[in-house]
Amino acid sequence: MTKRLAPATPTTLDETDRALLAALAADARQPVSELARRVGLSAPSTAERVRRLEAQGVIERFTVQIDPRALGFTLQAIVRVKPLPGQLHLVEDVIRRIPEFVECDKVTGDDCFICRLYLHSIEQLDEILSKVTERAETSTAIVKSTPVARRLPPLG
Amino acid sequence: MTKRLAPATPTTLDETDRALLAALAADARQPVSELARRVGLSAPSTAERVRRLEAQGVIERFTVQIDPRALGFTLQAIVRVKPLPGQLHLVEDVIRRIPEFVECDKVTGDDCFICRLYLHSIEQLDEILSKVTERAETSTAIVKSTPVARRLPPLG
DNA sequence: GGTGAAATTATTTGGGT
DNA sequence: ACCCAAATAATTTCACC
Repeated sequence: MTKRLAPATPTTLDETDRALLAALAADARQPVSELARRVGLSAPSTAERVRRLEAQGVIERFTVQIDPRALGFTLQAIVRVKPLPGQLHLVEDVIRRIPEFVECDKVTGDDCFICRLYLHSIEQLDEILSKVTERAETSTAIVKSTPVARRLPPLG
Repeated sequence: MTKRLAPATPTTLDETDRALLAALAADARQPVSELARRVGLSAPSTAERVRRLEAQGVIERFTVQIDPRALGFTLQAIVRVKPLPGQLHLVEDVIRRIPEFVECDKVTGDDCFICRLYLHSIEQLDEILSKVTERAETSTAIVKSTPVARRLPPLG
């Protein structure tokens, strides 16, 4: 069941919208009154902007960022996956079904998929990859640090 | 006023906490009363749990997920970066300073960094990478689709 | 887009299981 | 640790300008 229903409307965002998005990205729970103060509008106008951004699909959802370590995931790996001939769709399905793959992109080039894997321990790596290696060649890199954690792109 | 001081306390999360996190990840704006109903607790207890999860650093922050296409980023690339001898720290700084790099991990193996790049157009690729290629070899893959968009790992 | 009152919602408190 | 219920306080929503 894939979501992504809003077709990413080609919208024109003004400076106020961008300021709103930046403020919400930093703290999505701040009161509308404070958001309003930050962007220099009244609270109702601000609330309506936020609703519009949601309806347009600019804001995909309100969510929480969770520390994976708190869930016991002490390791992360980036895995490049190159399916064997004829195994492309199957490999994609396998990856989708393994919840420890928290992210996967299909890309151009020799490696078909680039995925992010959360692990409780290094032993789990083989355990999980074994479900993939029957159908693909993999190349794994262990994350040592994260110089840039998921951040907003420039809004300007 | 920055927050994010909690060092990812090694905490024990019970089933209720996990259910809360899942519900909040899906919709961080639902009223405490509804959260409470979902996890089978009273509203005050639920509110306190959420506060505790925040204080512990399990919840890093409340945020919004923004559709990059709405910001005009119609293209994504995964870039592997292998700094030239002696350029490692400088390359890391350069990447950090280019806001279109929305994510970057330092990993084991031949390629030192694996990064995600948001682009307005394919022309922007060279424009941005030129700031890196003076100091590193790069290998770029364009994202064609995203079989798994950022999701929660298993909470069990 | 602004204003101000009504309706929801969250928070706090006290007492109890 | 949690529940309940009530009081307080805050926020969002809904008229209308």
